Amino acid sequence: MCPSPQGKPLPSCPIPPTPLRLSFGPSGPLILSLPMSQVRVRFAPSPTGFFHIGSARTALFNWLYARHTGGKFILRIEDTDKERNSEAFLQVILDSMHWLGMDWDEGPSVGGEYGPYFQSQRTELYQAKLKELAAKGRAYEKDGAWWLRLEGARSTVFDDHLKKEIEKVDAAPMVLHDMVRGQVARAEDRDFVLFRSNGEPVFHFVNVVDDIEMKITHVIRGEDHLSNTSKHLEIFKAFGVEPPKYAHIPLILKTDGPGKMSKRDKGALIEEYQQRRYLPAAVRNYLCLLGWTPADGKEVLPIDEIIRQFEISAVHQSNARFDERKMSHINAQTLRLLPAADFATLARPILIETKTIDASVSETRLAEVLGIVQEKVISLEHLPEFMGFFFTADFKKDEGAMANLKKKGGDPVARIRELLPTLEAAEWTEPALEAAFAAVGTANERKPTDYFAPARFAISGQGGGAHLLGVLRVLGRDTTLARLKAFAA
RNA sequence: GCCCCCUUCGUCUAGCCCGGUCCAGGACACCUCGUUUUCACUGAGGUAACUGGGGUUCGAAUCCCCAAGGGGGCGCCA
Repeated sequence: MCPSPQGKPLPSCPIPPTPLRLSFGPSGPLILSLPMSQVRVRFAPSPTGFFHIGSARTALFNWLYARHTGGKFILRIEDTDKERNSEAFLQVILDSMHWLGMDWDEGPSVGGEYGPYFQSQRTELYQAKLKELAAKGRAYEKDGAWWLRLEGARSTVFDDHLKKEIEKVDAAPMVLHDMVRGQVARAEDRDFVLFRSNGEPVFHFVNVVDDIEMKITHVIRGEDHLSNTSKHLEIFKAFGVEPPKYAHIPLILKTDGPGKMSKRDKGALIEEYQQRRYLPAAVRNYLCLLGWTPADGKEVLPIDEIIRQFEISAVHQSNARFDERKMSHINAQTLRLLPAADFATLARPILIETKTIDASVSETRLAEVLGIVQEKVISLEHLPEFMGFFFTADFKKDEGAMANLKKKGGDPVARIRELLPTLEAAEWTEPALEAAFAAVGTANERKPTDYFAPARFAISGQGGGAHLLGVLRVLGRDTTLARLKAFAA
């Protein structure tokens, strides 16, 4: 069955069925896919800048589609513009893709039977393909460059936008059956350049040639390419080759202000989230939600589940604004769902790097602290300040919290003095400590909670944090009492 | 200027294809109250949207037309 898109024309079923997966017991799974339906998608970045969040999302949708259908995900580097490319820029892309957990089946460092996967190494192919078009009369030389010859009646007109005389061609519209937009028709009206006069091929040409040569079946790319697609379809037509299926996905817009996210916008670069200790799974999860909604309506979900549910037909048609607060929320949720051992593995190096702990802190001790902290902390970035007081007496004191204490509870020092004797006599378990607070409250005709905030501030310098009784238990009797005494002194 | 795409709470969206179940549901943010205590956890509640105008229809967020707004493209950049 065709997955049914909402409110979109569906000219023909553009989505190949998911390959049949049949298990045959211990001899191993056997995947039967229909011969014609092996999906081949590609992400084709140009290493001319940084790894932009929009590029990451495009890569992700391609990757998800490949994984969902059991197809191949190909990474192809479009480095035809020598002026603007560099090794370092390429590395940024590869690193960010690895960080986000996207692996490729063919491409740099893994190879593949349709390589090389760098366009700068495929120039002979492009020359040969150009000759092919020239031989067919569909490409011609002018001003030292090679142009695609459109088919249709020609006329010379003055173009207001370009402010010059141009030759227009009355070519038939190219009709695209886009998987997310339905039928889109657009006519090219001018011949366009295939090869520059400096001998280098242009994007439109190499993109199509490589998609043909690499047997790409589906092109999933940003909507900013939608208008270019008529050029690409003209080139496919000139070669006499059936074009792949296209899916033009919506763009990611700036959080506020006009236009799409650009390299210079805050939060536009994947490496920023890496530096800020975001969980890659959370960033990836959020990116999936920009332009697509899982059928079950859940927002925080594991990648296996996203792969299972991902459908191109469910991709949105309208652009979405980037909202870091929502991503931050997903990050916090994801952090909370992490198994304790994984949380510790992530936390330890950060805590060592920030000198919150040193290497001598045992796994057991760290696990104890992290155990009460994980459910409350909202990001790994904030972890050091959140739990630093467990490992040093020289912790930072939050002045705002102190001011708030005085405003709400009166005299915090007096409260600690009232609390101290009972606490010293108490057994150091959570129920016993809770009982101690209750007893002090009753004795002084106060609510037990009047003592919580002063106690927390005295031992941590903070106004909030992990569950207080847990903090007392983990911090230990001696340290806790010493800090309370110091505070009351 | 020409061409293409889009239009539901401040934001991300569900619903739209197959009109009534929607005085439009969820999430983020915000506000209120609660909670073993400021902010970040958690619980309960709240504010908040079908861009506008015409049709079609007993009935339209849902179908049609127009307009407006937003986005993108129009390079010997990718």
